[in-house]
Amino acid sequence: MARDGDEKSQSQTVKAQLALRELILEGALAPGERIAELAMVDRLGLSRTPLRAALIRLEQEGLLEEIPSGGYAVRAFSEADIFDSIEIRGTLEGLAARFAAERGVSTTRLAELKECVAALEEIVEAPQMSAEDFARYVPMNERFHALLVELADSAPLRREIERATSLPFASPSGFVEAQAALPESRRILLIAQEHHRLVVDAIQNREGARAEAIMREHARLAHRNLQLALRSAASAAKVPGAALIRRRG
Amino acid sequence: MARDGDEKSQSQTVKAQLALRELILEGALAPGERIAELAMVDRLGLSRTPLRAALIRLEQEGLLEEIPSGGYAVRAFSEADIFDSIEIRGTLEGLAARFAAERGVSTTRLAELKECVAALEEIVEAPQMSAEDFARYVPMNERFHALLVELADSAPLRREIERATSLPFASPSGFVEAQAALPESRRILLIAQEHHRLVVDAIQNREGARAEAIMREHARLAHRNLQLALRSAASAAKVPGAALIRRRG
DNA sequence: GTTAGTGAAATTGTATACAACATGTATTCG
DNA sequence: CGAATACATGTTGTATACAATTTCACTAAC
Repeated sequence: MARDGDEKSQSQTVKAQLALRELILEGALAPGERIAELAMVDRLGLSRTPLRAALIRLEQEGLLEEIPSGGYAVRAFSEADIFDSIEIRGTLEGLAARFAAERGVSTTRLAELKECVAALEEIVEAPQMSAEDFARYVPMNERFHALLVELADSAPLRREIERATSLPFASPSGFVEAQAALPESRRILLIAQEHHRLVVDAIQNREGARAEAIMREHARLAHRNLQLALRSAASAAKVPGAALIRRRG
Repeated sequence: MARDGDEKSQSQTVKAQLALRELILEGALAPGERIAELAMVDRLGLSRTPLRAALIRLEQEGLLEEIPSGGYAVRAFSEADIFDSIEIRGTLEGLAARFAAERGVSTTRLAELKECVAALEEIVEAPQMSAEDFARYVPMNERFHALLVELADSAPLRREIERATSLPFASPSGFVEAQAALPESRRILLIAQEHHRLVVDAIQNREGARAEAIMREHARLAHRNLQLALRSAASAAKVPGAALIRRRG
């Protein structure tokens, strides 16, 4: 997902991890079902050792669960799980915004964030957003969130947020794709952009509590998207990892 | 740490993980230095495969870092890292308390929590606390925090908090041992106990914001303990994982 | 004296063989 | 006909062998 670059010459373990994650998110593996190592080895064309390393990492990441009798299975997520994961992300991003505001940020890094907001503004202000506009929006939105985490200047917090956003539907852009299919999409994006602007303002003015509250509310837009997307089969299909969501859990 | 039980007949991987963690926390391995697998294999009496599985898990846990050229090294933590880790824990426990308050808890589970608070009260109200009192306090305090997380009734949040508290100095009882050596210890414990009582009250009255604020402030007691403990060599030695802390980072 | 280069040793990444365990099926006994 | 047991099969956990890479020391040249 958007993390390419070194396409070749990476270790077998990383290859296995990326390939497995993709298989899981696209729903090629049924939740709850054991992942047979030998079958997967044949499928991915590597040996058991790097595959097992990938399984361990994906379990820690939260995508897999250990089977008591041994081995791993794809984890299933209830709507409540996803709701809470979004709330956790918002809470941690709120903490990052508060840290940035309270501790102060250099003008150069704040300028970077402002540039990012300006770029988002330029995309969002179009009266009608095309599919390409959304394609430009997603990476820029991710950049905004990544910059915010950098501004907090906290290695432990960066780690936690990385982990919390590794679940695709908990990530800042998790529902943007699905959102594009919704009639409310434009309105939601405009509100999100307002949040982007306000949190920069709050950080600049060193208003920690305000910055925190804004980022929390910002994440809650994803709650709304979650509900809207899951109630329409067409947009639910566009949610990455939709196959892992079990209704009524 | 406090998680014994199946002493024998556990898998080699778990054995390796526990043994390695202990070695790291007691400072037997210098931070930044590569952990040679073959040497460790000899030391622990198992083969490389389960050892490597343990290394991967401990890296995900945050105790180790990957060396770019391969292998793992013990991670070093600055005082700022620990401060932030405590703040993260407080933020997540605050979220748990808010969830519990907002969503409501069954009277039986609330009663459990109240029992726990009563047991802590009984320990703390002694005019002079002995070493045995501290020994009774620590597990009961951990039980309080564990119950609180259960009351939130959120698997994702439980996972995040488990992870955030896996670093020993970020855990709720991380500094209690060191605290015992401090003259301020009793006063701090009384304040902590006030927090315990208040958060139960807030949860019972479904005051989410209040419950959250109290748990945040509760964790900040650890900030004070951190500063006090690190400034006195005697108590710093009692902080688990003290060897991983690098002054001036 | 310092630096670049070369070689050997050590170390990790990967593959595979083996053993222990779990699982599922077929058969036999009640 | 049903249930329990034994056996065969498949799967994971572990050990180890091998290959590729890194690291370190030693030497030589500037």
